[in-house]
Amino acid sequence: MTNAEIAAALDELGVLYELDGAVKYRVLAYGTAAKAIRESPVSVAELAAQGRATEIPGVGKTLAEKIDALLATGEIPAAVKLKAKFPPTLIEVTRVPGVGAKTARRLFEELGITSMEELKAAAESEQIREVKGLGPKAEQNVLASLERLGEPGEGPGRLLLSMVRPIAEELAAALREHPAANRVEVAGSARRWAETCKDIDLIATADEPAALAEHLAAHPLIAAAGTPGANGVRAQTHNGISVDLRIVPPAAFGNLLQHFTGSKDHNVQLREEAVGRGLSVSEHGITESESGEVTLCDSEEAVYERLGYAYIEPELREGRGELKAAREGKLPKLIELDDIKGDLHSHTTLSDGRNSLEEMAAAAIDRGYAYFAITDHSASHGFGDHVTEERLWERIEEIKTWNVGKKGFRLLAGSEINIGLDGSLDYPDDLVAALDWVLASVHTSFSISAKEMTERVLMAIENPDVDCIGHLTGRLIGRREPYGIDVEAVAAAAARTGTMIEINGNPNRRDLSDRHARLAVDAGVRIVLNTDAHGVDTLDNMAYAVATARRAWLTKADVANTRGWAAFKKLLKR
DNA sequence: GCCGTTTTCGGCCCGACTGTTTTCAGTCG
Repeated sequence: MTNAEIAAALDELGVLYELDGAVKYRVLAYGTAAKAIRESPVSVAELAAQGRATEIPGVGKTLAEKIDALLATGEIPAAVKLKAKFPPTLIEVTRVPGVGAKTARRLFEELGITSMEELKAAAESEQIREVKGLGPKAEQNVLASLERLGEPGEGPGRLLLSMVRPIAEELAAALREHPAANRVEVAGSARRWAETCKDIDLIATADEPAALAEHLAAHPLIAAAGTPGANGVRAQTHNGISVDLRIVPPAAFGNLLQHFTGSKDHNVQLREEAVGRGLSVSEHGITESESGEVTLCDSEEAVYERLGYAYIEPELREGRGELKAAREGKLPKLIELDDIKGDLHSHTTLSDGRNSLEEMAAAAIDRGYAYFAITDHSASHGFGDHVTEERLWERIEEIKTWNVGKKGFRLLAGSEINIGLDGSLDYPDDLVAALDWVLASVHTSFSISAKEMTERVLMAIENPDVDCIGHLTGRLIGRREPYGIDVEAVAAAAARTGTMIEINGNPNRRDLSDRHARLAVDAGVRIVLNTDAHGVDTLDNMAYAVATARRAWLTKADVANTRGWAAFKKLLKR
């Protein structure tokens, strides 16, 4: 059973308890535990089998027992009991925006509504207004919500960061240029370099706030906007991204930026700890509970300092232990884009890339890299763009020739070699050994069992000529789930053999994920940050690899390709 | 139902908005 399935079962049980009128903190406990399980980098089913489920934050004795029952029988007794009391279709009614569990229960008890269809019928026939506390407006809202849920596509879905960030940056730049603007920052998940974003949050101070809000509403990227005012404006881009501009007095800029950068988990933990020290934190300032004295902060640094923390980089603000580390002065010095000395995963027109070897090498030199690996796909890649043995031998010679007379930059002859179903590589050993850099990746047969996939990759890791494993879990964010693989076992073997694992910077992949990367480094694995560029235009994806590494708490030392060529070469296992 | 630099019991973030209310509950971010 996957983490997602376990999490869904606990989420469902939480809703059932809420329908049943449980105290809200109990309901909350199910939600937080489900979130932690969904985001766990290791298999919770395996953890539970070892009796270690309570190691997950938010899972105590009771929830561990329920997870055990779920894994053993496929269901949780408490959920079975409650489903006899409330029809299962009532659960989706609670997910209609604006409805919630309290309202759903009253609609069920007083009108007998058990499903979305019955909810719609009741709203249309003006029955909902008969329930005390609900009125005509509630009926309109229900119908509007149902209509929006029915629309395919866009909806409230989350968008890939690479779709959102450029738009956020362009809008922020346009606002900064306006004469009324004082300070403008992108906040929210885009600022934290999260994998996906729900919307764009912009924070500003301005001499004439209303004029700045109007400027955003009139921007060519904006399709529709609410009424611009002194507090800002809500708008939508042509491709359906919500944009929220908030304008505040300069004295509270730090409080607001901190608040709207989030994450929610980070802020909840921050405020809980503050309460313990007699302080109340909100976007409007920090209030001392006793005296009522309010501190406004014009910078985020001041917010964290007032609360007793070292400054926390946005990428770390996910509620994963950063507050404790900041209080104890144990935050890592995060890796930066400028630390990167080379890129070790790229494609050319020899396989499925868009630019030639010469063009890719020139672009790498432009970036100030000291080395750059060409790693076209291997012999069994298929799609008509595979590289035969003969062609790769020629490529090795081409690169040798290219390197003659070059100072301070080295082009590496590499390959992204397919890992076969049995863990073997699809080139003969002498050819693999002749390469400067061997990246091994899985590109076929994703649906084998986790055990088989793990053994397959472990076999490649044990190969003395494999330097690095590419995009370990094969995920495509929002499109393809990672395939089942025991990342802990892979990391242990990689650490033991000196095999590196990449963080692939393609914004669709970001694989290793931040959580897996942190797990791998804790296990002693050396990480490589790569772009997997298929053209000179995607060499910029190194920013996403670096961002993922930062979200994994990685330092310059944790990443192999922050070293110059001589030092990097010493880290190779061959 | 979870959890511990005030706690193994008694707490558990903060504020805005909405719609329905005569002071607030529910929902959301």
